[in-house]
This record gives sequence, structure tokens and C-alpha cells, in this order.
Amino acid sequence: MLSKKTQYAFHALVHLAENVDKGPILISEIAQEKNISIKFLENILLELKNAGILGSKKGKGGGYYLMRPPKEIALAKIIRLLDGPIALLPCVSLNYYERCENCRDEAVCGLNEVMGKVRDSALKILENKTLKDILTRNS
Amino acid sequence: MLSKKTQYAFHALVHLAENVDKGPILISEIAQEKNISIKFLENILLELKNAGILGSKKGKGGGYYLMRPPKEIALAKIIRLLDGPIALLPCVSLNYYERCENCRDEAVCGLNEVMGKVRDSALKILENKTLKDILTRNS
DNA sequence: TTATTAGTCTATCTTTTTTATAGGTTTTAT
DNA sequence: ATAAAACCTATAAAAAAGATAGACTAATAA
Repeated sequence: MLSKKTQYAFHALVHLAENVDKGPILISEIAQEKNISIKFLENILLELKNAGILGSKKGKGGGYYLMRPPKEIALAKIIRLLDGPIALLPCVSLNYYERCENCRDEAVCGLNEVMGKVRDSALKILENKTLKDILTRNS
Repeated sequence: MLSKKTQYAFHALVHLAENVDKGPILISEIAQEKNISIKFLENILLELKNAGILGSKKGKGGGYYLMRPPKEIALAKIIRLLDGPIALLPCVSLNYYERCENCRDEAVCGLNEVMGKVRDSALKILENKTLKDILTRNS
């Protein structure tokens, strides 16, 4: 399961994407709208900013905004940033690989093979679906 | 990522599957073979037994054994038992569903829709692949 | 029938991760 | 100047993960 942090991030990003034309959006507005602790959300948005996904403006009239159009922000990127590996096992992770401590040879490990396929099937979706694809439907 | 518990369970089950013809297998043998803490493994095997996946025999000549042939034990079952939900979000979990606290209506939530697809693609593999499919390749 | 073997059960403990909060600092618009 | 709002760092509380301990029970063999 994705952590609350990542879940909150997605909801916040959706709100920002749905209001791209309104200039910087307040943390407090997002927090209220999406029912998220404001202080926790603050940390999350900051992390997204430091990763170059969000921009911000301080002072009156400030807030957060997307640095790129929603269709250019892949879901996989957000997950990896806040949650780490998408794969179910360290030994099949593309970005956070770790050697398996429990098997002799990954090259012939059937678990490794199957979990690699699960990873691929998840990535096929998560690398291609973007913020744009998770905006509210039918609206 | 799967917990160590689930990872250990898979490796242990593979060992049991690869030795089905040798009668009950000792916890200690599995622990040594797969490099797992024996006491931790003890708890895991017990849980698998209580779930009806393994059987056991006490005393000399005792040990653990599979209750069904490897090809009848789906990977999804093991994951759900020891790790819980396979889905990335509570609101798309089939077995551990929880209402989303951060969106107004799941029926029109795009995140819900995409994560549902990720779940389906993972389940398509994990429900159909069994212990038999994760035995050591080329042997 | 006793000693040994091996799983059973329950509790606890340690460490890590997750989730959340607190409070001061800096920047910007008016 | 003042107020608004993000920035930053630290810490704390809670939960989960990972691991260990030890007494108990059942089966087997001598």
C-alpha cells in the first residue's frame, strides 16, 4: 500500500491540477479541501517542490503551483519520490535494487521472475498515466 | 514492497515445494538453507499452518509439509495472508476495502480508477501464478 | 516409560518507519 | 511596517516490522 504521505500528495496534486488557471494555491486551501493535516501537508509539498515538481511563491498572494502541465507528470515519479520502490521485492526494483539475501542465484529464482512481471505490469500503467489522467472523471 | 515476513514465507514455501517427496521438513533446515532467523521463521510457518496452507508433524521425523500440490497455491493468497492488501490504495482493495477519506466521491475519482487498473494487472499475475511457477528455473 | 525431538503458543522487546506537530525564520505584497 | 504565507528543522507519538525468549505439548524411539 502507498503511504498516507503519497496518498495525500496525489490528492494535493490533483487539486493543483484542477486549479492551474488560478495562480498559486494556499496549502491551507488544499488541506481543507482534501481533509489533510495542514502541517503534514506542508512537509509533503515542500518535498515535491525540492524535487522540482512544484513551484511556490512566498508572502501575500503566494502558494504552490505545478512546474509542468499535468500531462507531463507521471504517477510513478511521485510514488518513487515519496514512497520509494514500486516493485514488490528489492531484487526486482529498477530504482532501489538490493541483492536477495535468501536465494543462491537471482538469475534462476522463479520468484524473482514472477515479481519482475508484476513490476512491469504496474509500471506500464504508472509510467504512462499522469496527473491529467487522475483528475475527476465526468467533469 | 512485501514485508520480510512474506518474502521469507515465499522462500520457505519454495523449499517445501522442492522437497515434497521427502516427507516433513525441519524448520531448522529451511532456516539454514534460506538464511532466515529460525525463531522468526517458526512464527511464519505456524501462521501458514493455521491458515491451512501447511501441515505439520511433531516429534522425531516431524516437520512441515504442504497441504496441497504447489500448483494449487496462488501467490496472491500468501501475500494477502501475511501482508494484507495487494492494492496500492485502501479504496481499491477487494479484500481490505476502506472508504477514501480525502475525496468526495470514489465513483468519479480518477486516482481510484487508475489504481484499480494497477490492482487488476497485479492480480492477473498473482492470482494465476502459483508456488509451482516460482520454483527454481532451469532445473 | 522415559528421554529426546520437534512443533506450539504467547509474550515481550527492539528497531524502524510512519504520521503528525511545534515553533521560529524568511520572503513578499501592500 | 505589517501581515501573509511559505520555509526549515527538530521532535514526538504511534504504529508496524523484525526478531527473540522460554515454557508447553505431542510424537517417537530406546
